[in-house]
Amino acid sequence: MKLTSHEEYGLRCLVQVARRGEHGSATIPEISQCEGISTPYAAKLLRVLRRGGFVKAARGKVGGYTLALPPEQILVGDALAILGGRIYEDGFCGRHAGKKHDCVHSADCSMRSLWRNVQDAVDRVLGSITLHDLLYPHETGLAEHRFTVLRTPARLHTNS
Amino acid sequence: MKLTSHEEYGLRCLVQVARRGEHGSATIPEISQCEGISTPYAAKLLRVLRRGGFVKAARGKVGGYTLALPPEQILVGDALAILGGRIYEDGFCGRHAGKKHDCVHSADCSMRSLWRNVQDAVDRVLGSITLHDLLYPHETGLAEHRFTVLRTPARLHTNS
DNA sequence: GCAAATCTATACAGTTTCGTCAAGATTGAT
DNA sequence: ATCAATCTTGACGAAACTGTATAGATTTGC
Repeated sequence: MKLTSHEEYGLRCLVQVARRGEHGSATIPEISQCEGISTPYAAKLLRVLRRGGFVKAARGKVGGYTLALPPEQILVGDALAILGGRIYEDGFCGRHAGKKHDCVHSADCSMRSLWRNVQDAVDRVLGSITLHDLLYPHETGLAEHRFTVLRTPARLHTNS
Repeated sequence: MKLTSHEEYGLRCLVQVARRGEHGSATIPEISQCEGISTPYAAKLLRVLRRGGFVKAARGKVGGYTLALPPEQILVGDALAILGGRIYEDGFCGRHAGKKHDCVHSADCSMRSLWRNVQDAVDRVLGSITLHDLLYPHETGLAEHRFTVLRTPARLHTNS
């Protein structure tokens, strides 16, 4: 279970837009230079973020990218889902049935429960962190010990 | 953030060894047929599990695979780490520095805190589930709502 | 209108992962 | 000894992912 490059660098590009675009807009050359990646690569990642509704683009001589929402309203988990997908999502079982038509464990699948619980744990973390938290980790406590106490979710996935 | 095929099918093979090898040993043809994957693929995954110390192999006419430990002593998280790596591990920052020699965020990196917190959340789930839990989900509560209450960890990673 | 700066889009090669193949090594039964 | 069943290993092609290249479209300012 590793992070994809899209997730890591895509999120970094989003942070750069938030930082550098606070009073204006951030351009692809600026962002790519700040993160040490090529301009076409930054452009590709920003396109994904734009189509996901996280940034807005302006063309032309004074163009660039700005956030589509205030950083407090952008959940890191939402951006990551666009950039790299989710661990457990609809159709999961159909993609792991081997060569058989139906998943071998379909009737009573402990795997499914496992992955859903993992996904829930990740969601509890990533669903509580906003882009603002990444920008100002010391104010929000991200750098210290934010997740020592997790709220009890209303309902956890079961096997049904 | 998706599961790799090694993680999904590798863990399934481990479950098959536990199930079918309870009173004897499980062979590659048996395992591959049960999971609907090819025998060479099952063999490759079982090799990874063997080198990770989770199963033992016996050659010869009555050979096959058995668990190297009782299922209660095999943590699902340990097997998955061998099969597919971890989200956050040593050297993480060096692999995401773009073209620059040092990571741009090295001094005070909110990304690092983020990924470590995600990894911790996953570890709390996967570090509390054993192979026995996957085999008997109803006895152990995996199928219902095992993770509604998470213990508070002794210490969470900080940025230092 | 024109040029410069910007974003947009598709196509391309390099690398990694996925899954298979084929040949070899070991063991037990006859 | 021989055979059959088993695991072991390295190599291989196909698919997906990474990152780049190239050409095009849009806007601003002169």
